[in-house]
Amino acid sequence: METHGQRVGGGFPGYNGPALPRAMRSSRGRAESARLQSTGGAQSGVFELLATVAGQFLQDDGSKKEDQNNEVKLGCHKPLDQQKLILEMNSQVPYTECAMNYLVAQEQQITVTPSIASQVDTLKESDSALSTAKFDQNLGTASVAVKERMHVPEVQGGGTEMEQCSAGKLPETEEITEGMPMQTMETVKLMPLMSSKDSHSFPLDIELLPLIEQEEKQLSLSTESNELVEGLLEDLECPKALGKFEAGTEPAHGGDVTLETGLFQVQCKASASGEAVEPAKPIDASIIKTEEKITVKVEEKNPHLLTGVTSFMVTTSGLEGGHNTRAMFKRVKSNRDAKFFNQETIRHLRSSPRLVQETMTKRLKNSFSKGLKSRRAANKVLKSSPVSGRRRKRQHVDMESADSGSSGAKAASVASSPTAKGVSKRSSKKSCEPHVKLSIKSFAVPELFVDLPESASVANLKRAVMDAAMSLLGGGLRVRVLMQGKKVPDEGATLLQMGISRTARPESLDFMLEPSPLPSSPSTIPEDPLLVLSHATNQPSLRSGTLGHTKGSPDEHDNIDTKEAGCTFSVAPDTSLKGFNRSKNKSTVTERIPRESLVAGSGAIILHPGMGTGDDLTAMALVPLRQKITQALDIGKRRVRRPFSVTEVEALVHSVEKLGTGRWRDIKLRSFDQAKHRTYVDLKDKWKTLVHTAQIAPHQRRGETVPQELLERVIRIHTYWTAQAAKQQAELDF
DNA sequence: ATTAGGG
DNA sequence: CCCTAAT
Repeated sequence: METHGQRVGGGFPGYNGPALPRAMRSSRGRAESARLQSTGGAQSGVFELLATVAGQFLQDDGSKKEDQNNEVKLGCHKPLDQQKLILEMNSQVPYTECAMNYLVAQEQQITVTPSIASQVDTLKESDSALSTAKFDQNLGTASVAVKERMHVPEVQGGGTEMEQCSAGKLPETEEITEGMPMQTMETVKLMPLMSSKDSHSFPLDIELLPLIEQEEKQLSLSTESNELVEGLLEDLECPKALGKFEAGTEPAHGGDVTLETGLFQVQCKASASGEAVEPAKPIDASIIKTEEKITVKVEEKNPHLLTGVTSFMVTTSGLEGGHNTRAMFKRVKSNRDAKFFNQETIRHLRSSPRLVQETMTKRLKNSFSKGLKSRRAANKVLKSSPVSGRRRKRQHVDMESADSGSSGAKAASVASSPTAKGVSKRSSKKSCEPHVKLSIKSFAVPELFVDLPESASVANLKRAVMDAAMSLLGGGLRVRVLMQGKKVPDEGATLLQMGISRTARPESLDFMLEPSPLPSSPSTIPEDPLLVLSHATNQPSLRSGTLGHTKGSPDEHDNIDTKEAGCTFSVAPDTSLKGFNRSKNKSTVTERIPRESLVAGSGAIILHPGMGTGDDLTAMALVPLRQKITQALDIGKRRVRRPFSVTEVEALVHSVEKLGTGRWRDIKLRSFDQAKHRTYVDLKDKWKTLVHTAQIAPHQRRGETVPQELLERVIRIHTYWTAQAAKQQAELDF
């Protein structure tokens, strides 16, 4: 392994051999790092800048590059109309990242006009290609589309420019990059770029639905009450379907509701005109006319796919002497058989319609004040119906019911943290201490702003919301606990003291996700009681959530302090928890997950999918995480797939050509230093697949087709370095 | 933290 | 892409 520096010329056409000797493991990072350093540390950011520049070239009317302090604008031009959108991003997520999604999806020309635009006009046209390349580097898959539309000459020299740039050889850009505040903002906002007089903003109901595996899930709803269905549909935001029911004078009978799931499926309805802007999906809900009993039956067409979807809002009008009550029902967990909202629940609701209504109203109002609401945010906890034995792992117990007797019995912790197993044993034996069990089906989404011209399509809107949401998530979140809609005064109070265990009604308790404060102010924020629950614990688990009921006599409620109280949060489990149980080695996961976005400091907690005892246990436990939220979010979750763009492949090929295989880390630094989502392992893997791709028949290739020319190059390079490695091996053997 | 491979 | 073993 100490063999290096051999000349590798003539390996392939036009290649003169690597300029750098194979770095020894010991010297890793020196040579290149040094070079990078020499550029004055401004290196990081070059890409961003270039992205910017690239944008300049794209701009139709490069006339508008007014500075907007700390504001990054992304303009999106569509051939036909003036579909311009400005994406103001203030998040820790590199704006390019955010922009990427948007752009990629839009598949259209992009324009990036950063605040420092005025400083960027130094690049000349000749740099356009380079810029493009850079841009691509940052935007990943967006590149292709961009490039194509731009008609920009291909990057020549196989990415040499990129390397140079990476090495900090673009003086013009260095200074500019400095101090660019692009990686630390907080809000996402979409607003019309062009002064659109006509683009009035109107309230929109936007709902973010947690999606499962990109697949399309379906829910079949049936109810005995037309009103219920009506409400359901309404809440499911299926305008068309709703209208359908409204129109009918006589009891409607049947209809379909298709819920799309995926990462986030945004469904919306313009409330201004009351007209649906998005065609409703076909509905497959049938209204079963029975008695006046309000029973909602929820069946799943694809049980195994729908484990996660769980709550609906049901409007029950006409009940209780004219009361128009709105209540939320939580779907009983099992997904096998048809679910019924037990009569008990219904009765309960009926008995306290006012309460429900009140709560709902408050929530809605609150949401509206923020400009956008997430209906699913508000949730109710229902008493778990006597579900048949087995998998009641995740039963949700109504808090009220808790004090009405059967507390101890059901006390069986629902914990699900990695170590829950061991602990559960302990707890099961003794602790009879009343536990507070909550079911958080969803969190209220922090404020998001989405403004766009009327000309924008619904797809655009969805995209925008998506971006806003993602950006927000990337910026880090923290949990806020609200009681009666108000922030809990003393976060150190115990659940008992707060009355969360008995007195409080489920609906009086709210959880909300809010943007994380600046990473710099860790201790500034008082910790939420819940956060405290599992603080000072980096050790995976043992303390988080439900565990830790070490002691405890039924009446020893005093012990329910922030430290010991076992609190389980059953978060709507994602159907596909495929990856969840994998991360046994958290450190590994951590290591491998590049900090695409740093997150706020202490206090930040996240919901962590716990590992159950192997059953359908999918509850999540609160776990402290003072590092990266993304990391947290990623735990156990597979990273989003991000296909390599041709440009990226080019860059990779070029680097491998020069450095050979086996030096992925250097390759990463060389050509993907700014692509935070590409780890050296990714590059290595990509090369592997590239080689494979190049060896199979063209018709067997999938995805974005890599130019044959490139693939041939891959083969040559691969062959070359393989031989080279063999030689070395031979030398050693000798 | 990296590298190399299998899955 | 993920997961691991071995460096």
